[in-house]
Amino acid sequence: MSRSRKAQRVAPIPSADLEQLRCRVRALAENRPAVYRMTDAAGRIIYVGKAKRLRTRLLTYFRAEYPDDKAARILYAATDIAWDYVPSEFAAYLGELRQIRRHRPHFNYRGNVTRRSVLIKMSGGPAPRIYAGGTVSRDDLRCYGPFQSLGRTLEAVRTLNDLLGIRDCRATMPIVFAGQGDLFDEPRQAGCLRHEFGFCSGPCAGFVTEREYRLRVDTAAAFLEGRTIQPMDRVVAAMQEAAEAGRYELATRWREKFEQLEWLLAATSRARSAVDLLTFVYRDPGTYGEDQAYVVVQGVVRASAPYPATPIEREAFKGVVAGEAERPKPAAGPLPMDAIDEILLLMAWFRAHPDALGRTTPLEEWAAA
DNA sequence: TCGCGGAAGGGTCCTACCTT
DNA sequence: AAGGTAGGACCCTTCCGCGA
Repeated sequence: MSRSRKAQRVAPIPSADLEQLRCRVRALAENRPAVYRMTDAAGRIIYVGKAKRLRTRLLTYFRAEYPDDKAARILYAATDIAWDYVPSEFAAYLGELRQIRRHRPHFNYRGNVTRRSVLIKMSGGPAPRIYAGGTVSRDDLRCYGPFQSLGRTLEAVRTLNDLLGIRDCRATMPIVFAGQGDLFDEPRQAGCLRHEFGFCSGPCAGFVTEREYRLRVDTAAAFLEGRTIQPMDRVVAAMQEAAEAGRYELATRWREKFEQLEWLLAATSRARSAVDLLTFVYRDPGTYGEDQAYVVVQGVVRASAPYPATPIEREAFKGVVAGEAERPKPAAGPLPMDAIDEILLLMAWFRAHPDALGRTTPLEEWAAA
């Protein structure tokens, strides 16, 4: 793909003396992995980025054209660039993620786009929705996954919602539960046809009590957490009933629903195992020889230190690992909301670098050494 | 030999548009 | 309405020619 070079437009005056900034980068930035930050005149961090080769990366900012290139737009808003060298590309990924999470910089609105995954999310609010998607929003209370196939996940979630009568309308749909006193005596009409077909319990039109709807959502959560297979039992019963009545076409449709739920049950179980498997000590080779040790527990980096070289360092690090190994494991449930980004990052890293798995050691092995 | 600048490549996401 | 797809945008990384 070729990127068109558009005609130079009149640019506003940048916040900083770009030539001076460029000279400083030239003079100081080395071609090593790093996490860099751009700050504005008020000292706010407006962008956090990572680079495998910092010098090369930063110099590209000064060649970008304003306003077409985002790099130039960031640079024009910035008054300073600061950076921390890190031992490796992995450390740069992790450092970038954590700094973005901490500072929420304006120009990082798209976050880090290197990860692709599908999650099943449960929204908050009086009538939660369950839906699939790639990003976590502010309104989401729980998350499950990650899953590989968006299409399959969407299909399975729809079946689960249909079976349990969970709404799949827009988030802003006004909710009126049964038993909530209102001024209207006339029967209400549900906002969509799913209620007519028996696929939605109708929390938009007072057809279900808040408690009853909550029970349905709790059942869905229990299914996604592997604590119940109740929705599948209902499908099996319906399938048998249809078959006994000689309605084979209907039985086939129930069979498809069964297979979707079966897949979802297996996929959530696989996803939980995949997160659990990301529990080890990872020895990350430094670009210039200084290896780093990361204590990873269920996809989250809990501690890191230069890879211990002396017996004293080993003993100290062993203590850290033992401390993590002894921590009680959280019960199987949704993904920890504050760590989803990091779990996805680690999954993507070890998927893209299978050789890195060869440099991992179980926590117990370290603790027992 | 090294650093620089320019350009292309790679992988991913978003959006508009088209088809079913 | 849902699903598929093409094109564009984004964020780097890599390659290549050139000059000091």
